[in-house]
Amino acid sequence: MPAVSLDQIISLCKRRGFIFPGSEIYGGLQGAYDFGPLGVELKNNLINDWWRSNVYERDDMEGIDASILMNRLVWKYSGHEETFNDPLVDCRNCKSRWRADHIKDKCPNCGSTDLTEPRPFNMMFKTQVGPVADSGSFAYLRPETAQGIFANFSNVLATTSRKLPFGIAQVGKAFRNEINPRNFLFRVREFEQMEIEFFVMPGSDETWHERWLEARLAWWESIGVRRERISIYDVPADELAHYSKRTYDLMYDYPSIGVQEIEGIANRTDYDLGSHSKDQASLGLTARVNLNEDSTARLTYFDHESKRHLVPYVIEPSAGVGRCVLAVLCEAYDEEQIKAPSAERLQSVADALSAFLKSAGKSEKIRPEQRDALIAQGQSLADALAERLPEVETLLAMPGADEIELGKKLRGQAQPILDEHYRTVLHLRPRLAPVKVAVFPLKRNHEQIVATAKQIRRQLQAESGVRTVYDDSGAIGKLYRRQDEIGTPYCITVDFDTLGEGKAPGHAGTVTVRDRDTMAQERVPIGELQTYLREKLR
RNA sequence: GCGGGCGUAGCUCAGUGGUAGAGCAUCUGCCUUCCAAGCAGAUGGUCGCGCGUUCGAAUCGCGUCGCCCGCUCCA
Repeated sequence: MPAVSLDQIISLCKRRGFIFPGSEIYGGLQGAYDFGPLGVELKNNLINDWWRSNVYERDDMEGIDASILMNRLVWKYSGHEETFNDPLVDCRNCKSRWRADHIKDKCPNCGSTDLTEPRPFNMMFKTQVGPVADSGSFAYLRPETAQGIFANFSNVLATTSRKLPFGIAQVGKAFRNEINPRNFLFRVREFEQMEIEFFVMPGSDETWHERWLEARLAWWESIGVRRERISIYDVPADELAHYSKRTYDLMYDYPSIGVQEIEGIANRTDYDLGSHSKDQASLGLTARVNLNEDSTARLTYFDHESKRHLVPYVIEPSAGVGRCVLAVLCEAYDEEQIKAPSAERLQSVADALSAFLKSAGKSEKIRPEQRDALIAQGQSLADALAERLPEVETLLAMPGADEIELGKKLRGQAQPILDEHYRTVLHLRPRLAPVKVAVFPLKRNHEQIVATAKQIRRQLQAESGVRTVYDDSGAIGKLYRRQDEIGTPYCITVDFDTLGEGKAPGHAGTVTVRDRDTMAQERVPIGELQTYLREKLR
């Protein structure tokens, strides 16, 4: 059973060290999250995969890493100073808040004209540069990494002798002062972008836009995000960003929060390179740019065929790393039944469930439509509790469910049975898994078994470079499940047979390798482990 | 930002004015143990934070921070 609520993912992330709320010891900071020991591995693996697939496996791409702080004029001419700046007004009567440019003198909600003066709200974070804090000494934290690429267009062109079409890729942090960060990694104030600016001949932009759409869809599929969970949103003209002629948003169907953007693929035309150029009138620009009196450069490309300088068009595939991590986790998440719970124990959950539903039916704290949805869901669950036990959590995650006091009791009844009869497993692609291999001793107080297991672990990590961990803090079944939960593809167990002390003398010098997805085991000679795993982990 | 709900041990929760609890997890021993429940012991919380009411506050009031839901906002 795949993830049905974001809470399941959030809980796993916190519990196992993928992602923590930022600054938690001081009560947290809204819209900031920290990646833990496993999270950083997963995130780095994703970024590396993106880089490999977009930079190394193509012939038309270079990479850069630009600074986060840039001259303020970058943001003046990119249009962000103007467009990332929304004047807001509050209605004193009904307490609603609106964008001043979206309403006329009257609150659309209650019709009141008792509005506050418009107050500017800038999405860009400001910081002071240098020791003197006067009005001219500030810079913005970049709201997108893209401008670092545009600003370096001529540098890259001059140092690499690239011909159109070619692209520049970059991964880095960006910052937006979101009014209301929400939904875990989905909307945060500090995030990482994986961006490509792909420069093409004007006129070929539409073809390249389509090609990139296909290329990006293929990448998402290659990291385990099923095609049928992604939809393409052709952004209507009135919703386009100020720099875009056309944009395809790739939308992923997240649990709890529904269909949301995971990547934007925009046709930015000649807007950015043109905006940052001097002598704009002579460049034959098609985009409407602001007059630039500060730039010292023409960001143009000399086309040898037509013998003229031109401003390339730009296709920009831009994905958020956090949203990507989240989507990959949601896709990989699974709860599987290992063995059937006894009728007696199921009955205790069934009783708690029916008490919960009775209480929900009488509750006046929740809205009728929420109550009806809860009861409908609960009843269908009650009819097939044996097969659908994990959905108790789903039920309790529904809007309004936490208003019902008996919910905690229901969870308390279901939890121990779930722990024992189900496993949580992340079916991550092996190359994305934070840990590739775990090594266990079958018995943790047998000196020789422990020593052999530790030796195997050391050797594998040192010689093959794959992330390998050792664990002996529990019975073997518990160790397997612990690794399942973080998506470790292979577990190696050293047992008595390995030492030649078991019932199968022929197995001396071999260990069992257990597959995460099938739970099947295979005996492999210790000396062949490295080759065996290299093959499997590819 | 508004409205509603929530915040007690790493996790799930009990505790409604009188000395902070349980189960699981973790750690240390013991056990020939391949798919989470063996045995014994131990660690761990100024009850989100602050102020107030009270002889006394996890419990009551106010404020604040964070999270969740719905609006709003936002790519």
